[in-house]
Amino acid sequence: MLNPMDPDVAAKRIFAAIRAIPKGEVAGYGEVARRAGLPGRARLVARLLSQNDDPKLPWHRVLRSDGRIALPEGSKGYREQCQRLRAEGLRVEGGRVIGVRAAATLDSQIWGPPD
DNA sequence: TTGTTGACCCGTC
DNA sequence: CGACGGGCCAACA
Repeated sequence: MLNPMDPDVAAKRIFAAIRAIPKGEVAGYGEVARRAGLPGRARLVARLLSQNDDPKLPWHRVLRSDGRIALPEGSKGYREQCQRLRAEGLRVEGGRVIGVRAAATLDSQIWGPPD
């Protein structure tokens, strides 16, 4: 009964989850969905971002679960995302963010990254 | 109504 | 690393 949530509410929670990502950190689409109370709805997050128009939304902190930038390499959005991430002190190499890994699983959020 | 298409994810091999 | 299959789901043709 948690899952089939009203689209508006879902969108609201997803945007809130994205806004909650601290500056200089990143999160995966699936992770954002989980934090929004919508496990398994990564694609919904992606779709909302593609439609997003809010300039205050830190959309650039949202990456794929493997730490890569989701946008097609070379696209305008791709370049802007790289730029914004670097502006926050992150290292981006080959379309991938180095040094900060997006917690892909709940385990890694609880137990921390494997040493 | 069925078929495709995405800024996706994950387990398995 | 990569490929494959399955899940997820709103929008559109």
